[in-house]
Amino acid sequence: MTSIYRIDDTFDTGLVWFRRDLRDSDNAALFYALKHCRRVWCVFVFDTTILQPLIDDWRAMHPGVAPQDRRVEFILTSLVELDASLRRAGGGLIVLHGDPRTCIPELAVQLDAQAVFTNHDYDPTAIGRDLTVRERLINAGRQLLTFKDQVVFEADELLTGQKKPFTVFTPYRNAWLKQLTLFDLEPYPVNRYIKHLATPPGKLDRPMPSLAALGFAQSNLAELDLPAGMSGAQRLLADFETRIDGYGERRDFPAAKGPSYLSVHLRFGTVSIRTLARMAHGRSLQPDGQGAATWLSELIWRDFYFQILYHNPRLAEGASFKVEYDRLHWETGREADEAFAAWCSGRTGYPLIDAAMAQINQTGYMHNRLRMVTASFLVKDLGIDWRRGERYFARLLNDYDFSANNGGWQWAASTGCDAQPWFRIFNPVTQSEKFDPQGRFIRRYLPELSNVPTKWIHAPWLADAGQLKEWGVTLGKDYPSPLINHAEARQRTLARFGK
DNA sequence: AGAAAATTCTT
DNA sequence: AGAATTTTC
Repeated sequence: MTSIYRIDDTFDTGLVWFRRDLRDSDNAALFYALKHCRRVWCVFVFDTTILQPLIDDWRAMHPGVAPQDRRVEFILTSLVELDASLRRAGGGLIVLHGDPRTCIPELAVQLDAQAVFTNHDYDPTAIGRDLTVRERLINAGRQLLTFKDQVVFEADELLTGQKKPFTVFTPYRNAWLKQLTLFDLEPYPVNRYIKHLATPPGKLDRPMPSLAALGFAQSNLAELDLPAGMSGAQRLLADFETRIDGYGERRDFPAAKGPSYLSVHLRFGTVSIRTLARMAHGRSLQPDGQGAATWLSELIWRDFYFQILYHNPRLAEGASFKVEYDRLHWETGREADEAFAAWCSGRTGYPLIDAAMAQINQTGYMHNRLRMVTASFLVKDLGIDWRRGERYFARLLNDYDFSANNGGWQWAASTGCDAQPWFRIFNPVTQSEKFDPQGRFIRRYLPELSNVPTKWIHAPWLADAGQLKEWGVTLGKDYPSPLINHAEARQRTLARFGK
């Protein structure tokens, strides 16, 4: 992943290709393009090779319903704002719909751009795509210049004393903090050369494609109070800054407003990692900086999983980090398929699990504590291959990123680096009592249980059936009976892993 | 004149 | 932080 830190050439015309960096401030590729080119154009491509599988997947699961994807809408809304902002600065965004492997080289030729500037994308399929684009640009006598932008430290920038990649988080975090300087978090001063922006030439200056033109119908994103774009990120950031001191105490309770809710913005680059890490690092050094330090650690986890994937590309092929666990026998067959379907749709009979699945299904977001609890339940209570859960989350999470999602699932499944040991199995009832003690989160997503007293809400099957009826619940009718017995499931898992 | 220290620059 | 440049003695 060679970054071009020093560009000797200057170019007449450059093209900035936006992907997961949908902002015009503190953007490495945009900065370097403006600095080294007399004239700079900007482009975003709605990638049909990404969108079509989303559409096909949706159709397979929801026959007869027009495809929806909150992320496509989030991107579209963010692009409208990016385009407007670029226009105010004398530029604008060319938006294409096609396969970037062909679109980008063609556009570079059409505009006679000598160089295309873009930021590194570490996603396994993106790496292949970028190789192809690079090759085709070179064949057309042009260059692809790529930069570090999404992370603070790239995979080859932080190694152990033995020059090996880190596989354990804590030493990685220590090395990360030791290596960090304020300069690493300085924003790229895009405005310094902003005059080099050029308005898209007439025939390319077309209106933004509609959601329908991309093949999608409106989702419920607009109802979700999830502001998109750079302004949305700033709004969430400003709000989180008032709460960050309490992050350490509040972050594990899904009913509380503890998290930043910025993950989706970090995913699409509507705010830079430097802005967030600079704030967190600065605050972590102040009195009461514990919350900020804890949140900074979460940002470091993100760098950590990016470098794990980079050094272990077989993860992209579905391999377990620890190869010995690829010999595990997961539950398969009709019963397992039904259990998986119950997990997906939140019908396991374990209220915290079902509320968490309702949250992801309804909003595309799931609280991080619950990502661990639901993953553990799928793998260690239902005995189902973690890859099925990984794929389900990939379809739904607004902030979906391969490396973090894979890292999280393998952590929960005990197959990953620095993972939960296999014999540690979350008890879904204990987790519920611990992290949703009042049952507030459960009641928010499972209104059918709203009248069940707190004492019974974590495990309603333990309550007397007559009493349950008074609270409006008949198990198996208003709310499912538990899909499995946790104690028995636990024994099966110990046997599965212990072999 | 020349080494060391201080300052600037990187984005 | 580390490199490059300027200032100091």
